[in-house]
Amino acid sequence: MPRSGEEVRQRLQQAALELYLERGFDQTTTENIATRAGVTERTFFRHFADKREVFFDGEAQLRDVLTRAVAAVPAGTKPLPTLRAAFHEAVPLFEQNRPVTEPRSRVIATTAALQERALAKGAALVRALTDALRARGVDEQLAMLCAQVGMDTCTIAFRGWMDDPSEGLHAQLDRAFRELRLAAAALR
Amino acid sequence: MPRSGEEVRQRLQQAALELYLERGFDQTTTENIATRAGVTERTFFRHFADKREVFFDGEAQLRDVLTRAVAAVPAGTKPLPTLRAAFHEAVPLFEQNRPVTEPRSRVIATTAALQERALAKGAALVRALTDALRARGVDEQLAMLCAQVGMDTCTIAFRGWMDDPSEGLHAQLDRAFRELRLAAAALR
DNA sequence: CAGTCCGTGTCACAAACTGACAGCACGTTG
DNA sequence: CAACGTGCTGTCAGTTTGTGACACGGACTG
Repeated sequence: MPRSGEEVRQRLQQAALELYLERGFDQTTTENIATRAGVTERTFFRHFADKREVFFDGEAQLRDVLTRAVAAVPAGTKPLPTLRAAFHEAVPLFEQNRPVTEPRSRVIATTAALQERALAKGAALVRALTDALRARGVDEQLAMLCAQVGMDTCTIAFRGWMDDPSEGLHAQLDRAFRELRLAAAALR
Repeated sequence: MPRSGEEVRQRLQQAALELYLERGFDQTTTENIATRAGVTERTFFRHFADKREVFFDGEAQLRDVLTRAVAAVPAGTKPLPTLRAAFHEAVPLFEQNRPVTEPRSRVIATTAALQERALAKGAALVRALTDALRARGVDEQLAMLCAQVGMDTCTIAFRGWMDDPSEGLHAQLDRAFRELRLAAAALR
């Protein structure tokens, strides 16, 4: 698949990451990125819809892995256990991407515009998980709630793992879902 | 014509809402809004940081009501029941704002840029709720998880109430939190 | 070899912001 | 009363983001 344009695309992503790390997102122009990648500013916008999008390219892959993992869970499993299993399935992907994800997260943490886009990407993932649950026969309202809540729980686990990788992501996931179960049991 | 400032601010909000409804967010320029409000484009940016922010001004009030409501819940109440009570406390505010919120939501639903900002505002609210819970002695990780999950549950209830107000927001809240409890009980 | 995509460069341009400075109404102070 | 500071606005010039239109050149296809 990789036409000659795929190389340019990767160079643009690399250049953007470098520049955002060096001088920050706001101090980097799209022209800076294009120049470092050896292309024109116009070409940058042919590959990425805007200055933020260049930072969120792996999301599609994660979405595919997660939705496939949801579909692979044995039928009859309840929504939240299904999601927990799916997230465990995606752990290798997270671990493998960590060297890229870690500096990326640092940049995002200091840039409001990137935080917004990250939230939007998370919302898209929640929509995909909602659809995956509905395909398993889960009621729409329940699917929305569980997809959102499951995603939050995974995010909490992920953040804990980023701060301190020693426990491992699997353990963080189990801990977060256990906390969720206990917290929700206090309702009623 | 140096108006009091606050009046100009409200005229700008009104003009923005009207124009976004008439021709859509993307087809409306900041100059359009300023002109309809009887001021200069520069003045628009003195009151609002960007074109989206003019749409999200009530968020601060909701945040104050919710954090105060959390603080007012009897000590010893667990995090999620605390939040559920706080959301019930805010129902009158939601009901009172509904005539404004409803057309606003329609615009947001059709505009990606506004959805992003809405997510960011929701995240800010979650941070405020997290702090409010921590002030009650809740562990940080647990506070983050509950604030996020509680917010999601409230959002689901809110959406259901927007689609069909006949049941009332109180009932939608109770139903959503009941679903959350049942879904989480299936874990382990 | 001719045709046709596809990615890119170039140019022109609208729209979203920002910084600097000046003016005008207002209340305060001497 | 007059001088003065303060807060809001207008004006102007400028940067940056993002888009549309068109032409060039290489790669693939028939």
